[in-house]
Amino acid sequence: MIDPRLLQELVAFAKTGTLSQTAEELHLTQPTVTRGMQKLEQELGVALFNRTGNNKISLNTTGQLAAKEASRLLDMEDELTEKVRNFAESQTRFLVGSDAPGPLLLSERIENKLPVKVKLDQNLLAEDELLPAVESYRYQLVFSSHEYQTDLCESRYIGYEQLFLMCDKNSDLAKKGSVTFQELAGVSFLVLQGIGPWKQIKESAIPNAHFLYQDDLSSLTELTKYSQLPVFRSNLSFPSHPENDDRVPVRIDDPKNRLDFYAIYRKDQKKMVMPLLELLSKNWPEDFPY
Amino acid sequence: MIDPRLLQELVAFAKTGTLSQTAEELHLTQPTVTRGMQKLEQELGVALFNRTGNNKISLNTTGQLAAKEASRLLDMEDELTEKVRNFAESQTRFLVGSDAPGPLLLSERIENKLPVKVKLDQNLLAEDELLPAVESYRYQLVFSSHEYQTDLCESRYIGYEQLFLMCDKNSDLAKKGSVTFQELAGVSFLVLQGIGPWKQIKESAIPNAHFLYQDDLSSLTELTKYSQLPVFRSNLSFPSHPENDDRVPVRIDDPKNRLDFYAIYRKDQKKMVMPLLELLSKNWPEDFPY
DNA sequence: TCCCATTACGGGTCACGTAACAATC
DNA sequence: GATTGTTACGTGACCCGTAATGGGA
Repeated sequence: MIDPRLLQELVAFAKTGTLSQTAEELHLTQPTVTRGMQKLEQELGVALFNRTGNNKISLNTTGQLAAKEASRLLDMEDELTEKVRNFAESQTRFLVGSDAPGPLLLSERIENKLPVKVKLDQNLLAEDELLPAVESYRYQLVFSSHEYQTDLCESRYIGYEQLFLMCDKNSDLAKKGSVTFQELAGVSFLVLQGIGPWKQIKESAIPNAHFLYQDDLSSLTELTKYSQLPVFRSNLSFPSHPENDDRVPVRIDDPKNRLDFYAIYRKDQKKMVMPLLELLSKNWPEDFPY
Repeated sequence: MIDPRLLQELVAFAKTGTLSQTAEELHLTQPTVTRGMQKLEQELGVALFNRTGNNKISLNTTGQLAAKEASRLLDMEDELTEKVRNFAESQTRFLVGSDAPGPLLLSERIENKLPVKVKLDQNLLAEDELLPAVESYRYQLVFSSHEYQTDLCESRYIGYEQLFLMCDKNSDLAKKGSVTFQELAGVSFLVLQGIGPWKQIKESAIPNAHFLYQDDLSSLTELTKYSQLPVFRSNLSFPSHPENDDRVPVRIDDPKNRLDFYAIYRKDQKKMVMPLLELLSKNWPEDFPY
């Protein structure tokens, strides 16, 4: 039963290198830290410091190990409190995240059919945030373009997204009816920011393309009206009321034009998320909605 | 920064189910536990208990999660202290374990060639104790008949052990010069206890055999003198001074007659163990020392 | 002279145990 | 009446900060 404050002091010392700076960082006085480290050594029954000379101390190898382990333990403790708090909250809310906007758009459209209120976090999650976000109960569910299987979490395939283009009806593209990414080489597009993995796919698959990124949907739709540049849509992202502009949909037939999505959730929250997943599967739009 | 005592109380409550039993288990008074759990709830900002009625409380789902996580955290803390203590000790001693006696016997024979003093633990370790024993710095090195690769530890192949038999020179076995396990069906043997994986190998490979297990080496050698029963030896286990009895070695030619050994050690203690490993490799006896 | 680590000392906090209370079986 | 959980109250331990000491650059 070690007082975690002592461990904090140790970790801070490992970072700063002197007791006084440690004290300052933790808003304590030097004597407190001195006593703290003495007590820690006493409780562990082990020397952690080289007390060379008379007013200089440093960690010995045992101390370095202890500091590293202490740091891990403190992290674990933070995780514990966060987990518990998130779990308690999860009794009343249902937070959904994603690494791409598509699945969120579909969820938005069907959430009113669910008995529980879900909250969709429109801020996309990065690849490496997905698992921690779910494991810590911060999110009850995240959508990902990758599959994960861990002790705590499982993935379930929910469907795929495919792009198509909305092009001016008089453009060359419109007349083709269907294109590959290669055939789009050099073209300029209007594109939304925050499209997750699609950004990388478009940029690498279409040679020499120019992407005019727009921050929000409203400025994109605005620009769409007054420009002839083609704009991307997908089976998950098309206006519910058809736009009355002079544009026609053009298929993109390309093996790279596909993102498979998985729902990731904690196994112990499976019951909570299944209704939403089934609703998603049931309402998943087909490739090309026109 | 949660007081670990509160976590202990929570864990104990999860086990006992009542606050009073919790208090008893931890040698505290009930009011202390009551206040402790109230404080824990307050610090986490979360309800952990169903305070139904008036004198009965139980964990709610959040509390159950918290208790589980707290238990894990406390285990981690125990591990930390043990690791640090073991590590500190490992500065002065070099403890070696094994899941089979063979490598220990060889180590015994060569340990005087090492500059450092090694301590060989003759109590064999079970399969599932090996990794924890090394990861916690309790042992600096263990020998295992299985390979392991983890974040912290690595395995290094050091050699193999092979059995042969010492048989009465007038016996049928002695005349054959070489046998398979199958051919030993129904035979009775004198066998030492504490031979690790070999026990399982012998018992499953030799049909209808009878094994007369002896606890210690002295009673085995004693019995060996006065009986004609065959006894097992190996390239790692044969007397340094030849026994002057009426026995001759008999090979066992059988694919199952082989145990590969690996040395397992923490990567951060590699420097410490390498001299011993190299010495072992250099002095590893060949299959059949006669 | 400044910085660092350690020891001495006094005070305030806080967590504990005892005691008392309420409720349920 | 026995057991269980909670509240009230006083005390003592302990930990902190201030102050003082000693050794180095």
